[in-house]
Amino acid sequence: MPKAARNIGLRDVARVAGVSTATVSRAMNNPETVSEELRARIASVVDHLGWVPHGAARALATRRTGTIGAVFPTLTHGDFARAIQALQHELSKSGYTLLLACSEYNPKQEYEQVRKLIERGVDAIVLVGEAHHPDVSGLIQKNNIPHVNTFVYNPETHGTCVGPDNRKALYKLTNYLIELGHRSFGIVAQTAENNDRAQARLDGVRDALAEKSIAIQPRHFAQGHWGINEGRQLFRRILESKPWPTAVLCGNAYLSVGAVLESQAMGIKVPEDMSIVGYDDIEMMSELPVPITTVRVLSDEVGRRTARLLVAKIENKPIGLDLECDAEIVVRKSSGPAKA
Amino acid sequence: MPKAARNIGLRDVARVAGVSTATVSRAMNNPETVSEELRARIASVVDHLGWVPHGAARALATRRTGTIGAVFPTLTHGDFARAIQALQHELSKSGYTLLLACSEYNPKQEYEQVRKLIERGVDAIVLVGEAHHPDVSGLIQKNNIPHVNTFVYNPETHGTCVGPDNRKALYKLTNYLIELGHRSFGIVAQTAENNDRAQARLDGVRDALAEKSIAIQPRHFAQGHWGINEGRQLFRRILESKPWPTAVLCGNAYLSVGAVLESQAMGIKVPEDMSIVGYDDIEMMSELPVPITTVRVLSDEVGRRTARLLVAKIENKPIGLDLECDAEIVVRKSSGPAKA
DNA sequence: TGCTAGTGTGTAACCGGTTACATAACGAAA
DNA sequence: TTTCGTTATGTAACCGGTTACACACTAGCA
Repeated sequence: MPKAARNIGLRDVARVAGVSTATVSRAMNNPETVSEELRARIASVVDHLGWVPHGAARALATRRTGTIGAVFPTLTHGDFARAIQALQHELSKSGYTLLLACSEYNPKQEYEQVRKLIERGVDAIVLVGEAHHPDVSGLIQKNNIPHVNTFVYNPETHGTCVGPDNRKALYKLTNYLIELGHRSFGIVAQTAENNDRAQARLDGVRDALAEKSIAIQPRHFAQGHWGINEGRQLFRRILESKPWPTAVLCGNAYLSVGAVLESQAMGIKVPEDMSIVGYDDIEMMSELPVPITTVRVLSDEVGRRTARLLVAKIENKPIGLDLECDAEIVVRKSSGPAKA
Repeated sequence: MPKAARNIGLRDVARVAGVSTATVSRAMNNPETVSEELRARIASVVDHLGWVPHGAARALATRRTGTIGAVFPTLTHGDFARAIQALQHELSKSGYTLLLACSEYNPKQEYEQVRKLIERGVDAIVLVGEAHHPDVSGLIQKNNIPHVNTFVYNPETHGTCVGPDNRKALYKLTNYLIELGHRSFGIVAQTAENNDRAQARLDGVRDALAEKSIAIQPRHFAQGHWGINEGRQLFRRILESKPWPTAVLCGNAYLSVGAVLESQAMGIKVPEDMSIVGYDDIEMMSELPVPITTVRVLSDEVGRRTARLLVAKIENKPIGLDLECDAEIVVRKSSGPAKA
């Protein structure tokens, strides 16, 4: 077997074009510093030789890889998927590529993934939420890597997070239900373990209820994973014994879809007998026979702003950007006045 | 401002441990070639200094980055998301990280993304489907990069694709409906432009129908993007004039959900008056009041096998793996005998 | 005792770009 | 004409690992 031919490199381009390697490099990265004529000559040689710059070599020399690492809990949640897609799209506009990893809602795994990403030399890191493995922040700090926590907004940590204020959103949504006359609430929640966003939403509900001195019956509080089927089961568990709550708050889009489907299966009239509301807005929610009232967060906007914030941080530019994303209540048919 | 301290590198580790750089490198990558004693000493120094190997330097020297590039049409499709998650998970077991990009169903964009990934030095590439921009295969070939086309299986290109045989799957599904007595069919399809999988599914349907000399009325064929709402509209268009088909085949999970929801809104009895079937199996389909008959492809299995195939290719190992993924018909309530 | 084979370690030349610094060329100002 | 400033280009030393090859040492054998 003949020895594999050495790949063509910048030196070959330089040789063929009859210039130095520095000039070729400059022609590629700072075209304005190279004379028109050489630039054209070099471009044609590059084209002719089909030279593709070697990323690792460039990364070694510049100490920047042009990659951004992201660790998301899951990709199968439509909102994360949309945010990642927007993030990737926006980053690629600035020449960055996304290195993606999944924590599967496991802090230990998140830590490992972050570690790996740092080894890969990412220029910045994106995480979800503010609650992480205790060593994560040390690792990021020690390596001095810009990072952003997404899907949360916390005025106290301004500049490091992009997303909605989860607590505020559910505080508003709960008050909306209170104004409709509801006094007895059920909650179908995502487990708040390792999930500060889910926790913040619960806090929002509790704060709003506490202000009116409304308490939630323990049997009206169900917590679990997420998914449509999970939503059905948790909803059913809440309705095991009467009296039923007049309004059920779901901590997640899929849970609310499950709750509504189950309510239909049980023959409950929504919203006449019971109001059901969700969080997040996936297409499903507006297409069901009973469209679901929810809090709409534009996930792609979260992704886009995250990208811009990251790029600003990497390039040390000022952040001219609102980091708190809107969380707007979208009223649909699934909510209405409390049954008299 | 003091000049930034040089990062600690392998040379520092070597100096502190009192050995050569080669020995440190070997201790990390081929522990068995280094004496027990040195190995331990080096390990403790590495730990003490908190040294993290520099990925780009290693990549430059080994000519392998340990990254795999993937270009998917979208992430918001649940099946792609699941496959990507499984792919990532499986790859990380073998020490690889996923570089992710999105083509948004645009061949030009796919080509650009592939280009970028190659610049980043990915060790292998994953694409969806076999229909790509004309320059893509040249680019991949020229750079001699292992690649896999996913979500397709084609015996003629065995070894380069992992997924279900789309044509066969819909051929089977159509025959199932024919056996139920259906002779008049409607199709709600995803546009086949730039989407060979959608095309293959259509071919499967047509082949099955042709064998029984069944023709599809042009007005019973509707094609569009995908999504629940799109499904509703396409379905409604098919039913604009009577006589209606007795069975409607949908090219995609979301389209079928839309079709079923719209049929309910229109008061059509499914499956008594009409059968509706889909493709792919997202949670929604089994949770609707009328669960939808469909073809189940285990997307995570597609992702996992893709990962194994890639690793085998990169490391030049034999492929002990079935590359054709099952596409099993899951019969649910939305399909039944044709109305007499 | 001399020779060989085998093991463990060190030396230094890579990998393929970038960029600080030196140099050359040229026009303008003195 | 000399001198200075400006701009365009070249030279070569990096970046931080890996690894071919050389070398030293030990054990085994004739």
